Amino acid sequence: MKVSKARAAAHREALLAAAGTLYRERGFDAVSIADIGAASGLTHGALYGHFSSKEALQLAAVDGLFGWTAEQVRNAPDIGAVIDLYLSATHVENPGVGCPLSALGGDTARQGQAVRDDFAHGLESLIEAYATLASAGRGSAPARADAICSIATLVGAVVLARACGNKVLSDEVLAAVRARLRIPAAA
Amino acid sequence: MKVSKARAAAHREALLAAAGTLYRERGFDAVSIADIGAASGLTHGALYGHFSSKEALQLAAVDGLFGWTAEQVRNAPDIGAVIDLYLSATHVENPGVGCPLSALGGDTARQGQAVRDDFAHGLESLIEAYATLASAGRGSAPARADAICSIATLVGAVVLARACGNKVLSDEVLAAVRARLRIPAAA
DNA sequence: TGTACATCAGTGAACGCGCGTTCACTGATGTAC
DNA sequence: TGTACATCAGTGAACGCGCGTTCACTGATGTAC
Repeated sequence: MKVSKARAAAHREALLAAAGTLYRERGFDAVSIADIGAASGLTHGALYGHFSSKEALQLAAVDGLFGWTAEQVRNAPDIGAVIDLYLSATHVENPGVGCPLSALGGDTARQGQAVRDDFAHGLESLIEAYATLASAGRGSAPARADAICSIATLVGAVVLARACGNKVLSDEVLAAVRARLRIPAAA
Repeated sequence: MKVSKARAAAHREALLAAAGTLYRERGFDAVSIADIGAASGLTHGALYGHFSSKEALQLAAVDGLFGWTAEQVRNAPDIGAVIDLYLSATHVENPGVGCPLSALGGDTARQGQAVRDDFAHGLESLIEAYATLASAGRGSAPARADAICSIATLVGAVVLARACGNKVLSDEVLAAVRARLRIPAAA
């Protein structure tokens, strides 16, 4: 049956949000049209009223997703808070609402150019936001290279910690990286 | 038709090798039984003579795969060679024959305990091999924590570089991490 | 060493299933009067 | 403001397809004599 325009618009947003969460939780390949519809309280058919195909929905869901992490960094009080949150158990255990770079980095390498372009734009924004926040306390020339290395370390640590079947080793990885990044100038 | 025992054993090894390469190239979900059979010069039915199910084949293919990178590190002349090879364009562009931690780290987080256990064992071996090689030149107490941070940075860098739709940014990430890791004591 | 035959690695058709997509239908919405 | 009806967001059955798995069959292998 027909629904109000406001409800229809809300359904569209719900589909995009559900897709973003399910992709981060399960990866791009393991999420079906029916899964996304069900998570939004709709049937699979409804989806084709909003998007022309599964690929179109994926592109729309991904658009901006990779830039979301940069926004979180821009709104953070200081770089230490970013590091602690990123390496927290909450983040490691809840990929669906966490950083899409670590949740979908591996999957994105196998996607088409449009998805990978969005990833690149998101990464660029994140580097800038991270460098700005990290050099807030002190003047720093190689802030960009520092930010890139720190982000690579954070993403790698979370990928390893999530993949690790051994909780002790997983926690050791997070702790070692946390100690390193919170004292950047230590020899 | 029946084939000799030697050929049958070679077929089994071919299936495992093809699975390992295809998984690293496409991820676990995007590889079918027929793909693995075809890559080994067999039909899909042949596979069930060697393995009881797709999952059994995957477990056998993964077994030891995550430990392979540690062997490569143990056989390397020095840690600089490891870093350069890991961050090379050849490695970034050929995940099928490269490090499974960066190629399958994201996918492994969504797998069962058996696959994640193998990942953890492989990571543990890699940390030990890396720490041993890295501290060869100089005596070093926090070698293990250093190794963990370096590995996380390497894995993160390759995941980001592969996902990145922008080659300039991708190369910048690799160069920044290379410069950092090759001068570990720089302030 | 040759021959006869049981073994079994591999083939390919067939199965049930879930996928992405289509479309006739439903009925609440929202507009024209 | 009330009523009549055209619109269209969402439903769910149906489709063709590729998946993992099974199994009757094939024919080279390798053993018993």
